[in-house]
Amino acid sequence: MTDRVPPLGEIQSRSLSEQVLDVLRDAILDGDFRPGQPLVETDIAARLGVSRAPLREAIRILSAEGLVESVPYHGTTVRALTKTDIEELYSLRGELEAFAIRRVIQQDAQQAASELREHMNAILQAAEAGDLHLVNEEDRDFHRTLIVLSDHSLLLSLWNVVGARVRLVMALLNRRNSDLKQVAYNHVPIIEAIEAGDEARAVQEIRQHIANTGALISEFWEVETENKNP
Amino acid sequence: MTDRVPPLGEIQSRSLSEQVLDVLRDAILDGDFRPGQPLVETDIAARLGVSRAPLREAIRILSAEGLVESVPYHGTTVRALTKTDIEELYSLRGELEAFAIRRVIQQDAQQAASELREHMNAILQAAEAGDLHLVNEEDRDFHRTLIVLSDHSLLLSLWNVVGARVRLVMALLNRRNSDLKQVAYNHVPIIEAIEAGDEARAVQEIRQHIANTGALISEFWEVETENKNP
DNA sequence: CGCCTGTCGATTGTCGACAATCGACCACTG
DNA sequence: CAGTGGTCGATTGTCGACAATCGACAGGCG
Repeated sequence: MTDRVPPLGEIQSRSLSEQVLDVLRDAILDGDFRPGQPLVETDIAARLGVSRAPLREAIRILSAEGLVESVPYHGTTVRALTKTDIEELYSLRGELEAFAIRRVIQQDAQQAASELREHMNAILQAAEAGDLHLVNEEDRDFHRTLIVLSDHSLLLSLWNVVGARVRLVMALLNRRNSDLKQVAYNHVPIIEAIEAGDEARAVQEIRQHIANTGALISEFWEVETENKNP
Repeated sequence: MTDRVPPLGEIQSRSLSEQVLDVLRDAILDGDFRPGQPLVETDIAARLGVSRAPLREAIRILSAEGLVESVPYHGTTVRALTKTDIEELYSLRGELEAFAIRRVIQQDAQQAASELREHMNAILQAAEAGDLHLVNEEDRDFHRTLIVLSDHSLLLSLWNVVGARVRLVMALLNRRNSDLKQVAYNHVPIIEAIEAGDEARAVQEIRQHIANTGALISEFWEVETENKNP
């Protein structure tokens, strides 16, 4: 979005650790590892064709992000989310996004609204194509954009943790039976409130939106986890 | 506080990485490393008497916590906080604590109030002894207790990041010229609002409290950093 | 038969050595 | 003298091997 100086294709000077980190995180967030499943270092390192050193560093970061849990000398497992975790996740998410939306309105509400509207259209487009995976991705983009627009780097870094966990939830739970287009339309009141510069209403709308989503997921969570953890 | 089963002195079964992590974090948070100062792995590993492997893992975690910044092949430095960082830190902190206080009131306001009052007395006691360092520590304890009482594990884990950064600020800035006892008394309205079960007032008080602290620190920040980064 | 104890295999934790990368410095060239 | 190219030292990144620790299982003792 902002103009950057070097238009040259960036070369990958990233360390192996970082590449491993991204691969591992995506694997977890795409559900390639089931919750509770142990991550055996030797095994994964061999499969990735790297040594255990960069792998371990990646695991430490994932642990700090809360995606996996490590017990000394006992191993690392993918974090299994309980219903309480879901409730905590969405309650806190509501607070963070409400905070973000207040800042957004106090700064440049009009431009933010138009940018968010673009993202909403992207969700709608994905919904019309019936692409559930893409809908989820664009949905994440919408909310992440809201955070970015709030221009608060610390908030953004916390969001990276919260957002990753949201994505983990989504990976484990396909909202198969919901009307995809409705997912897109649900964002409209939020955008309108921002456009109107109505802080109170925007906060209320986003809180409502997050609470609804959380309640919906929380409802399905038990039956889902029951089926998978017998 | 809660009764634990094994009264036997716990043996340190913690891995070297974790010990190194704690030592390093304390060193940074106590100001033993100045902001911007490079952390040379070979040097620190030698000084701690450990290999670079556990040290690097510790550094990765500190990096994820935002206390240090790592650039591939170029090194790790202690994060230097700008005035913007301070403002972001305290604005977000206000949100998190406001969220916590609402939950606390909705749960067991009376017990929370009494527990917080104990912490306030601890601050007061430290203030009367003129122990600035202890005042800071007890102050941290007060706010951390508020978070813990909110019974929200995700919030607590985010707080560990935010709280660490607050501590980092405190380490770099001695509030020498402030009335220590006043620091303690500033917490009284918060406790009273909790005791009264008045959610709105409690939220307002905590927001005020954090905003005041943030403004005070933000004010001093420029002159402090000017003196130290010529 | 029940419980304690010692051993075993698997996995993680740690180490020292080697390779890759970067910035600084300096000689060289036009 | 400005700019370029190469070399060097320092630091980080990665690797393979070894040590420490844990849970499970089997054997002995009451």
